[in-house]
Amino acid sequence: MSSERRRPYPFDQIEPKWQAIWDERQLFHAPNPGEKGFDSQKPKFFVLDMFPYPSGAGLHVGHPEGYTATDIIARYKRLRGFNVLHPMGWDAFGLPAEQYAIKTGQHPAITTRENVAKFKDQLKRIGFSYDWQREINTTDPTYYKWTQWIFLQIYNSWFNPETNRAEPISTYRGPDPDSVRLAYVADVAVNWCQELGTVLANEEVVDGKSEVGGFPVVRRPMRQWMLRITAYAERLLNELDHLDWPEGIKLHQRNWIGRSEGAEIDFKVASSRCVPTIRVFTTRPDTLYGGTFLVLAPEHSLVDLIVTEEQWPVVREYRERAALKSELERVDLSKEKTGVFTGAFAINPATNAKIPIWIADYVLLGYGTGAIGGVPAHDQRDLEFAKKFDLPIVVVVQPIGNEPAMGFTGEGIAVSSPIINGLTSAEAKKKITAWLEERGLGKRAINYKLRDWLFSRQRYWGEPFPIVWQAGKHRALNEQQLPLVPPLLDDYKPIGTGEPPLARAREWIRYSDEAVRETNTMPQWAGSCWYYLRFCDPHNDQRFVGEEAEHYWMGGNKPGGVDLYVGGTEHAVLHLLYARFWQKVLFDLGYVSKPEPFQRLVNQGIILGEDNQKMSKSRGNIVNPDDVIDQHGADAFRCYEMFMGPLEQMKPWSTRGVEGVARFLARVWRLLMTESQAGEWELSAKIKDVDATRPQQKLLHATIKKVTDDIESFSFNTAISQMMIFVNAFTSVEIIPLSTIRAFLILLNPFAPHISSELWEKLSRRFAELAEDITEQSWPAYDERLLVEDEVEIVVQINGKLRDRIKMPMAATEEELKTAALARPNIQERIAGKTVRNVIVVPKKLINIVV
RNA sequence: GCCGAUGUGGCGGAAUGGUAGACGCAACGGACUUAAAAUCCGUUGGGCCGUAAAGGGCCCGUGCCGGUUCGAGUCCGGCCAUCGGCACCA
Repeated sequence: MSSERRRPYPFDQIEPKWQAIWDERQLFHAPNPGEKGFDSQKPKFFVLDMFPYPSGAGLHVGHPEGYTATDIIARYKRLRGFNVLHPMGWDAFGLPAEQYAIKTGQHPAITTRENVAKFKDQLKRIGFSYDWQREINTTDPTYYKWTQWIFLQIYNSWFNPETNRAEPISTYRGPDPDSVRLAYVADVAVNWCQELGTVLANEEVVDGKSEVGGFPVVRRPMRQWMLRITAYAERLLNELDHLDWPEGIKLHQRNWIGRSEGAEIDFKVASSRCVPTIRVFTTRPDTLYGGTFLVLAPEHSLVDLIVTEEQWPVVREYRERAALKSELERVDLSKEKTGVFTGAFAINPATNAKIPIWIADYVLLGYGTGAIGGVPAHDQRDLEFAKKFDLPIVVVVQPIGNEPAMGFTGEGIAVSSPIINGLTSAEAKKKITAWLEERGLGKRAINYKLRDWLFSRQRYWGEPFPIVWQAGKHRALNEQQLPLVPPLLDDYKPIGTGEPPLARAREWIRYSDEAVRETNTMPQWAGSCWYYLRFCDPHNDQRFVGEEAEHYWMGGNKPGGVDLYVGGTEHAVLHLLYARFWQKVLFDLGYVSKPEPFQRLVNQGIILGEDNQKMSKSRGNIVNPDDVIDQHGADAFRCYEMFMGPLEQMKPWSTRGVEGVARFLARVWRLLMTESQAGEWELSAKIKDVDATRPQQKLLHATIKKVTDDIESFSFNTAISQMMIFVNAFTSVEIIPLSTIRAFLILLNPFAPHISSELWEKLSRRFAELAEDITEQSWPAYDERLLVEDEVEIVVQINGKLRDRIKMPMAATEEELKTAALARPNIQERIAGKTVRNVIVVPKKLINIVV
């Protein structure tokens, strides 16, 4: 038996052939303005994939789903006469390469290089039309030089609340510029993971365990670099409105930013001279009369000053316990509320009542003012707390329905609140806030859930900070000292004390006799925050992106520069929020022309295994693209990925499904090719340079319309269906008109570029006037007039139920349709003896007789 | 708990408020073949009726219950289920 399985068409030969041709001719290279071959007459289209982390495992079938969609768009837009920027690169800093280095001592750069080569190879096999001249790698010093440079711009600026934008730090007039920089150092309670020897961002902690490895994570105060993303909260929120993103993702970002409007209210501390007031934030100032206690976060700085002598021991003990708790334990909802009394009292500014001040860990230091006014009657948490510790509960909001007022958290009517009695919650909020403002007791305030971005990592394989320390103060390197390259190490392990691995490089650290280098590195997000900009001008060594290139590729009249960005929902908040933040800083400082990076965002759904389960090694249901391509070819792989269903939807892989799509491509092949006695494929004699028949024209134009519309709306599955219908119809035809099949091949090209290129070439050998490559053609147009039918089938319904069909001329009037329908014997019979009450006529569609 | 998405044949999925199930898979039947594979042609939501045979006819059907409408998979209200995300944010 031959080990060579007979192939339905020779994809194994034509696919490598065309990939080599594309490479050689650099067909998909997009020249920049000013470069040779640049055509300024064409509009631009920037279509971007979320670039991958090149892991050792190689590509899985999920990656190429989005990549195929963007490749179809890219090829389609080129055929429609756009200058298309369609690049690919590597987000190559990251933990796996570093952990491999720790295990084997092999430098992560080597691992990275190998993995990148493997990924690139796999991508090339699928036939993507990337402009490989623009390939970038975040771990390349010529790339991260500019990541470090952007960090310096952030470090050297501050957010001016008056202008509502970032400005150079030199415009800051205050005493301590370090306190307002967009990049700053703070002692913060961080998520420390002993096992990984590093701190983690909140987003990297899942259920109190590290996202990578699942190791325990505890809170611990450490000196860290932070980026002041909170300064941009309002703009990050508002400027979402004009982006063409899925509503779900926008909502996700809005929730993450978490704007809430309310008031800050100052409570006088009774009998304390050193602490005049405690400020709390509330979204419900209208419930102030119901405030029967205050709660501070255990770490709140005023706690030390207000605790009474006799309460000190319990307070100290409670705080110690709270500090030891992991985030998981602290946030565990099922547990009961805890807290201790400080011994101190405050005065409720509305009631003038003396109310006790407690500390409890359900109040978070990082949100609002780290202190709350307890209104147990109208807040679930406060109610639990009050019940547990027997604190008074006062109802001050009356629900409008007949719900119980106790524990009612909705909006109602204010009661037992002299100043605002009888007002709705909304009115009451306004009035009480104004009342507080008049007396200097509080003011309107807005709070965000969004926290500043913890930007340092105790790792080796990341961008080193271009910062040195001298006499306890940090300062920036100057631009000429970039890139700052990390030193070679013998041992990549974290030191375990929280000191990063770079601390092992004694020589490297020593910057001068007095100054030492920062040893933290940047998180993996850093490189992906601006890579889309670098793609515009990847080889520029004077600037992170050339002005002209940035203006051209990021241009257009929308706020976002990238015309289409495709990737998974896992980046709904983090990457997409961070990139927007950097873009805005660069925009404010005048380095880029757009306030937003990505105008249109599309999320591809995940591909499940054949068993309808998430693909994973342990389930053994992973599908490797290489195997699929070996068996059925890259074109079949691409088309199947798109044929499975709507792009955004989650859907399971099916081996049978791939076979079906492969059969379709084989039918396309045999439509044009016949196999000779000798087993050679040659162009079919059925193809003739003749005019298409009327029905053939109709089908072709219907197909052009459907495929065009479906590509525009990302409905690739139905575009393929239509092409199948076309091919099915033409398989039984004796003579295939040349012009018809040419147009079809162009439609197919974005989906199945190899087979369509090959067949196009075969046609051009026979018919000399088709000398050019298929990629140089233009997208076919359709003629609406050809789609119009002369006769249509009209559905006849009685009371909305299908009862008959009649053929009628297109031009039939409503009257004619009505008469024809009522004349049908079938219909006559059914309406006999009944009164026709109404006849609804939808021209060209149906007639509904109501009896 | 809150937020979001999704529920259509044996399966993946199609359907501007107007013929539910396009296209593909699977299954079945046929052609070709010594045979198989491949290929080509046909049938295929469920139930029932009818006829010598064929064409045919009727009822039900898009998670469930209501509503709007001449007409609802599609719009509205209320449930249920599955999958994601967030989770003491005052």
